Amino acid sequence: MKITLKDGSVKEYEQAMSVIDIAKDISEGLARAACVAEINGKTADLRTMVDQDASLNILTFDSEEGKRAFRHTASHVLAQAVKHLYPDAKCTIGPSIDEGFYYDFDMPSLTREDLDKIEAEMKKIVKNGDPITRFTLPRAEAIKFMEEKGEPYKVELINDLPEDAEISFYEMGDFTDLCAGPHLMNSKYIKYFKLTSSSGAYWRGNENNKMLTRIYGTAYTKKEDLQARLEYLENIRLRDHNRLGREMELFTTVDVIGQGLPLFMPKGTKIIQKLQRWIEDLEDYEWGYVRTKTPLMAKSDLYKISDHWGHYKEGMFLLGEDDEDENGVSASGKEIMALRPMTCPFQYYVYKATQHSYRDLPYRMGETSTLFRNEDSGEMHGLTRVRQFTISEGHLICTPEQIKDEFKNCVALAKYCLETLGLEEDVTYRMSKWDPDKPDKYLGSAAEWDIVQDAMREILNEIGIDYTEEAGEAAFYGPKLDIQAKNVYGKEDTMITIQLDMFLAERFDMYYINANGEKKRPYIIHRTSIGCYERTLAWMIEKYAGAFPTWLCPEQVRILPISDKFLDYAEVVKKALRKAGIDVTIDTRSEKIGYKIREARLDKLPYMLVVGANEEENHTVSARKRGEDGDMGSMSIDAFIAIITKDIQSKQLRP
RNA sequence: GCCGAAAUAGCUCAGUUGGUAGAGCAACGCAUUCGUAAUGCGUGGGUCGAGGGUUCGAGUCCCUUUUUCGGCUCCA
Repeated sequence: MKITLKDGSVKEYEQAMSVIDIAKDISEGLARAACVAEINGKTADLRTMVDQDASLNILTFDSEEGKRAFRHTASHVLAQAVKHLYPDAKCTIGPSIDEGFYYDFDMPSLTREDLDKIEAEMKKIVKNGDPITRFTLPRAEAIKFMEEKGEPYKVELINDLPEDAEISFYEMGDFTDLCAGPHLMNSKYIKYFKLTSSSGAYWRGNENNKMLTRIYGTAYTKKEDLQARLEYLENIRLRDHNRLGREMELFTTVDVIGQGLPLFMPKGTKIIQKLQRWIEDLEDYEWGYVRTKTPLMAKSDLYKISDHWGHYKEGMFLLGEDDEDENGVSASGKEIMALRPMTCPFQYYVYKATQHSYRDLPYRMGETSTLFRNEDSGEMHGLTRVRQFTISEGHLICTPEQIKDEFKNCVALAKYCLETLGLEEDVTYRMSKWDPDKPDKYLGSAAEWDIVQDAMREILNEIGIDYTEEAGEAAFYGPKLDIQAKNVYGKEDTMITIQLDMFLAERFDMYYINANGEKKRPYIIHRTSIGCYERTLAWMIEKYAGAFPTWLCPEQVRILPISDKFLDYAEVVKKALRKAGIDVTIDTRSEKIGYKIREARLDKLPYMLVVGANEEENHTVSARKRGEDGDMGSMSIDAFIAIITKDIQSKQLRP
């Protein structure tokens, strides 16, 4: 039998030799090979293979399958160690994840010291190096087997498997776990690992179930890889917007103001102001939007029409008593108000306030809109999950014929915004569909959802973007195109959303007059161009580690006088720059020039201007820009203004 | 909301078995007036997140609460 290895080399074995022995031979030879193989293009565990004529590709740990098997085995070692130290702990599930693994146990919560002890026990197990073997049992016997072992969660898992299924188990030393595999052939390869944290997690991800104890770990085949990972985790802390944004004095939070209510400090406010001015002008002058400004709150009646009252009441901040009767009147007689969680119905009434002919459509409304959402207390995070935020919100009222082009334009505008900020390379596109198993969470019928989802799919395919489809992520009134980004820790957030809505026009009785003079229902697109400013700022901080493109910097230039003697000339330079609309400051401290430059660089300023005797005499500045080799030499004030103005106007990403 | 961790000077952090609260940076003052990544000396600054309890005595132990962080769930 010939076996082709992944590196292309061919090994020959006697026909009688067992697959396990062959695999052992190969994996020992490769030293780091996982016991996962690809047979005729299909991934399989070596121990399950009987086809002696096939050509095998042994996957090394460099492959995704190999990594998964490796980390999955690490999670079994973790479970084995936990059972050694805490015999009463009940095992549940323990998959591999990106860069690591976790295992959920029904056991009391753990401290860092406990994790260290478990880690030590895992090291012992690895050193012992037990071989891992696989066996299967018929379902009924498998259940009995796990009952005898006192693992109720495993029994529950087996019960959910088909009745005729052969249930596979993996045994290593004194530990046997229900598992589909695949695994390594021996635990001895799990040399470099670290338990990173523990936390709570609901059994089967359902908040009504018991809270289990989850242990997270990371594992690598090479010591350098583990070290690199741990260093990486330490380094991204420095990019984390929640840390860097506070350090750079962009925003802060205050206990007595409350959770999810960040305060923007002057520098953060300046950045948001620049973003906002850009977006408003872009939408109005280049993309045909009209601007609205609508109330931040409304009577509950409004939300009853949109049915936010039915679908989203938990997420709203209510003003007044909330012991209202069926008329929305509280016991104290006060009318119930709510802070708005979205702008939709407000802009609909702007549309409805005048009559619209088909000639007026599409009617594109934009608003820089502050919204309030009562997120659960454990959800808040920095600037990415807050209770009050401001979004470049907008609604496009169109005829059915216009919907396709308008939707495409919305995507084009969003892409243009991302591109300008240098963020386009980091996003993924997700088509968010309804959940057909939970129709009561949504307006409309399955047939209607099929129509509108098909329409969106067609548009997306015509645009030609790569996207995934995900059920259960839609808005209650329609499907969404969500543009997703990951933060430095790999956690995903929606940055931009563009939604098709075929229900709310009906509920709000919106219409336009067609060419025959008849009233017709419009379609509505809900959309944002740059998303909410808080999240965008957070994303920019992490993307650029605080070194923003010049046009967004709250301080674009700092003038550094060589000594106090040149403060007057520094003022002259400053005035000239301010006249050109540039955000400029002077470092007036009587410090040495080296010190001032050091500080300006640490502050990640795009430009510095050193001024001393030479500059004052010749009416010049000695310019320096951010980055390696930043010395731009001496030039006239006007020459510098020309350079920075071009930088700002073209919105270039680096000075 | 749930599980866990944390909160000490403006910032980053130290503070032993409970016994008078510390460092670096920053700020301020004085001297220095300097040419491209840290000039020197000095001074001020903390109800140890808040409230309650145990104790002769609490930053330290216990309870409650607020906020922050890591997860879970949620995310129109």
